[in-house]
Amino acid sequence: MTAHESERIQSVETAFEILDYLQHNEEAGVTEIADALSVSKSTAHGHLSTMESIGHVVKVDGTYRVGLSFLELGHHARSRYNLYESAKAEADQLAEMTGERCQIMVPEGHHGVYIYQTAGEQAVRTDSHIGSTVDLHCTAVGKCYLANLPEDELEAYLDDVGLAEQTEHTITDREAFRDELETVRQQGYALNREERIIGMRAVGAPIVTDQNDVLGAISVSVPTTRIDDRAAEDELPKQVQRSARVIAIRTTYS
Amino acid sequence: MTAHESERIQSVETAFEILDYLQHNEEAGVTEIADALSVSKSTAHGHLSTMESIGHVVKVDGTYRVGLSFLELGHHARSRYNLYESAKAEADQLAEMTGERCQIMVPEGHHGVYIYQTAGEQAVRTDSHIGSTVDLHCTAVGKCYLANLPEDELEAYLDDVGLAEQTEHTITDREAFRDELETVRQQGYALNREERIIGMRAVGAPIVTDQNDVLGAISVSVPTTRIDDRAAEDELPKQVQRSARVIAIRTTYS
DNA sequence: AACGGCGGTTCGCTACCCCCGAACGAAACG
DNA sequence: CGTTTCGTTCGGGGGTAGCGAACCGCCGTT
Repeated sequence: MTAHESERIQSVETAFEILDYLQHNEEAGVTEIADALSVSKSTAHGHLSTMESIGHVVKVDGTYRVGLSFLELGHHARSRYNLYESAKAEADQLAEMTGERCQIMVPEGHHGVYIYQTAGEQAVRTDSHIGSTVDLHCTAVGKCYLANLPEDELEAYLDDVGLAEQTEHTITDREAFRDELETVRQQGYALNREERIIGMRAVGAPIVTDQNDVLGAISVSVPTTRIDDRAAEDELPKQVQRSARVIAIRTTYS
Repeated sequence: MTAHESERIQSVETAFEILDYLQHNEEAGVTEIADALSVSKSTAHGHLSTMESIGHVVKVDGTYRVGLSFLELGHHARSRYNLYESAKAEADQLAEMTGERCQIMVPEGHHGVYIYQTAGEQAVRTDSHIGSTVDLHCTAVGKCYLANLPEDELEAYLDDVGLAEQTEHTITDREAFRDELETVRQQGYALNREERIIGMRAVGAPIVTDQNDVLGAISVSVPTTRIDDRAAEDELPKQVQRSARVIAIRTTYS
């Protein structure tokens, strides 16, 4: 990782801290933000009015909110991954067929980002949504990605990020994790057995090009109350893998 | 408008200028950005590495891109408008029925922003997409909004923004524009007759609550080659208005 | 394989400007 | 009507953002 700590521009950092605060609090006033970030009121005010003049922050009734301009920025960022356009319809179909929640993930800087998510009829609500970043080691999509990584990059990932325990089922042992990835490679799909959230399982498959590049992964999440082992390890993987292949083909020829 | 020009924080402004540049250029290097924005290489580098460390910018193969983190920010911003959730399905349906392009707009700071857009079978591609900001005076959705504004706010809008000519059909005369808004109020829907783009017409209807607040507007865009005046001024408006009413009801009871 | 050019990164200095604290103005509350 | 609270404005000092130059690594070239 580059970016020596010294080379950071403070005012830019606080600007984004403010946006971050606004994101998690819907709306807020100058004083509230200043207190939360331990800066003076005038500083917070300066940042807010600067961002307001650009249009990235909006003031309604005296309180500030993040502007809709980020919608455009986010969509532009996503449009670079032509995976999105080719995967959307297929994900919808998979969600409808299974009735469950389906998501598309791409890797970005040692994390995974859901670039699409769609819910079938019986899908349960989760904490993840479009734009969410998730750890790679405890999700089906993440393991799909890591399993297809060259050895040295995997090593770098494990050194940098590690295998933080999310639930009692999270694989935290390095050797066990390598074994798990080997299994993923052999099966061609990955399982998540309550490794991130108790009560949630998932089946994911990697989306790979002809040149064996992993563009991302697709997965279906199912609550444990609604899944039996046979379906989880037989039918569902087949469906997910089929979708992944369709997406891969569609992505390369577009 | 508050925010005296003096009260702006430069480094924050350039940070967003860099993001803006990246948005319009997919990817770029330090030197390229520095030249484009007339700042030194080291300055550009400082900004980029700062934003990279936060995760808002990503470096791949030595060139920088906007990060997917903005997807989350954008979606959060949109989720405040519960209009989105309640309007999405209805817009899809309208697009499918008409076969044309359909969009949902909300006002934000003297502009309109498309928070959703969906394309029917025969829909043509346009320059607008989710997150686009558009002028209010030369779009069907915008006129719907302006028509429902109290007089003083409309006055303020006209003073601030004006009626810039986009095509030869744009209404630029202030009196003519007031008349147009009066027509919109009486009909309950608005037309766009190639006022923003030559070759494109649109029909829009306001989404209003019981308390007569205008939450936004919905519209259908149709190329002139495929529309006869009867449909444009009879059937289509009815459909759009129906959708607008459905959305309004769904929004208030959710 | 040595060379030259290009672009990204680092370094040190200086002028500038960002941050702070305090004062002001304006609402909302009792 | 006094009081509190919050947003906004103002001036000064310390820090820092920005610059230019030097450094370095990666190309393609000869």
